[in-house]
Amino acid sequence: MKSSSNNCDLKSCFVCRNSSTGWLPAIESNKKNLFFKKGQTIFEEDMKVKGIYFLYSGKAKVHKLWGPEKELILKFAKPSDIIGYRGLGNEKVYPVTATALEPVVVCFFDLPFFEETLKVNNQLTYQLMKFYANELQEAESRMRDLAHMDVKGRLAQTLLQLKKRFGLNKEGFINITLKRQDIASYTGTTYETLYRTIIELEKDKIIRLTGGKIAILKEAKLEVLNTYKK
Amino acid sequence: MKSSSNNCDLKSCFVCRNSSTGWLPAIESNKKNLFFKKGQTIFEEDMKVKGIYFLYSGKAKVHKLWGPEKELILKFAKPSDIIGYRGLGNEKVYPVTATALEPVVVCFFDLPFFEETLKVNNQLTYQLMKFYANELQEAESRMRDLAHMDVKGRLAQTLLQLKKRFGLNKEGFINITLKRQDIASYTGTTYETLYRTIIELEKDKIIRLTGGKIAILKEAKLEVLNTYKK
DNA sequence: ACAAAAATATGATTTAAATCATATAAAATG
DNA sequence: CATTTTATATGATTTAAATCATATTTTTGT
Repeated sequence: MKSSSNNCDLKSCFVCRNSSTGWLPAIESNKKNLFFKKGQTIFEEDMKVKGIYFLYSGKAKVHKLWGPEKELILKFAKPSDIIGYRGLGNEKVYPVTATALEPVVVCFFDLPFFEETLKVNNQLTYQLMKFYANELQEAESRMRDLAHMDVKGRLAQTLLQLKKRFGLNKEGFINITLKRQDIASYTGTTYETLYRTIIELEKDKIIRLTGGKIAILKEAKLEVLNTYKK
Repeated sequence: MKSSSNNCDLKSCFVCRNSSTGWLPAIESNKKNLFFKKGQTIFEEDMKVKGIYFLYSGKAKVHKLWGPEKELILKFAKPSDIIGYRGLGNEKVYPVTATALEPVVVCFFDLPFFEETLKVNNQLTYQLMKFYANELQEAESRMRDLAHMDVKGRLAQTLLQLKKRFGLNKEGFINITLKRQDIASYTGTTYETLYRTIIELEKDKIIRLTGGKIAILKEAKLEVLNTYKK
C-alpha cells in the first residue's frame, strides 16, 4: 500500500461534489491517495475507524464475516463510491471489511477532517443523510429477499443489479469479473448451490457465461424470477 | 383515525430533541396528532410519502410484504421512535408498512415542513444522518444473519433485542406482547418453525412463556446461540 | 517453468426448515 | 351469548439448499 496525494480530481467523489468550492482547497490538502493491489484489505471489520474512503479507480467488495469461513458481501463498489461510511454511526469500529477486487486507488480522509467537513458543509450532510436513507431501503429489501426469496430469484436479482451498477462492455458482458464464490457470497448462498443455479440459467439460455464474464440474454426472464410467484 | 393537535410534549421525539428552541413554535403549529387502533395501518408500502411520523404512545411494527401472505418485520417501534423515515430517500413511496400493535398516538409532520425543518436545523440533519448510519449497520448485520445463522440463533437474537428495546415489567417479562406469527416474521421464519423452536427454548428452561409474555431465564445461553459456532 | 494453491466442476448424502394437514383454544363481533 | 374468525398447537411429508467428497482446470508465487 503506497501513498501519494495528487491523484483525485476533486470533482468526482461524493465529498467533492457536495462541498462548497471554498472548501475544496481544504480537501485538496487533507486527502490522501492510497494504493492497494488485488486481494488486499482496505480496512477490516472490528478495526478502529480511521476515516472514510472513496474509490478512485478499481473495484472492491464490502463484506461482513460470519465465523472463519463464511461471509456476506454487501456491496460491490466502483470508482467514486463511498466506502467506510458504514463506520460513521455510534460504534467506533468498522462493521465491515473492504477488499480490493483489482488494483485500487482510494481517496482517504481521516475522521476528524471529515467531521469538520460535514460541519461546514450542510449540503453534504444533507446529501449524505439521503444517501444513507437509500442504502437503508436497499438493505431492508435485500433482508426481505434473503428471508423469503429462493436462490434462483436472488441470483436473478444479483445479475440485474450488477448490470445496472457496472454496465456492459462492447461485447455486451457485464463489466465486472467475479469469482463464483463472490457471486455466491453476495447472493447469500454457498458456492455449490450458486454453481448449479447459474449453470441452470445458462442452460435455459437466460444468460451466457464466457471467461468469467456474464451476459444477460433474457432480462425479462430474470425480472420474473426476481418477483414473488405462485 | 382521529386527529388532534395538543398531545405531544415537544420534548421527547427525535425532531424536538434536535431542533433549536427557536424552531419549537413552528413544530408546535405544524405537528398533527393522529390516533390509530390496534391492527390499523399507519401508512402503507408503495403509497405516496405524505410525511414523517413519531410514535407518541403505543407500539407498532414496521414491515415489508412478500407476496400476499408473507412479510418480514423490520422493526418493532415504541414511543419516541421515528417511523416513516425510510421514505426519505429518493423514492417518493414508502418502502414499508407500519401497523399499530396496540392503540397508538403518533405525531405527524408533512414532508414540506419536515424538509424545511431539516434545512434550518443542521444539527437535526446531522443527527438524523448518524441515526441512519446506525440503522444501516443494524440492517446489514441482520442481513448477514438471515443468510448464515440458523433459526434458533436468530430467535435468540430476536429475544435479546426485544428485551433491550422494550425492557422488563415488574415480573421480569419482556414488555411487549407479540403474536407468535409476528415473532416468526421478525425472525425470518414460518409460524410452525418458530413455534417448535420457541418451545424448545422453553423446554430447555432458557426462557419462560406465560400468557403471551416472555421471560429470559438464561441470557448467557441466548448469547451463545446467537454467536457463530462449530 | 513448475509446484503449490486457488477456483471450478459435479455427483451423492444429509439436514434444516418449509409446507401440508388438522385439531383445539381463544378472541373478536354482530 | 353464539358464531365466525383468528391464533395456537402438533404430527407427517416434502423440498430446497447445505454439506461432503473428489476430480479437473486455472492461477499465482518463486
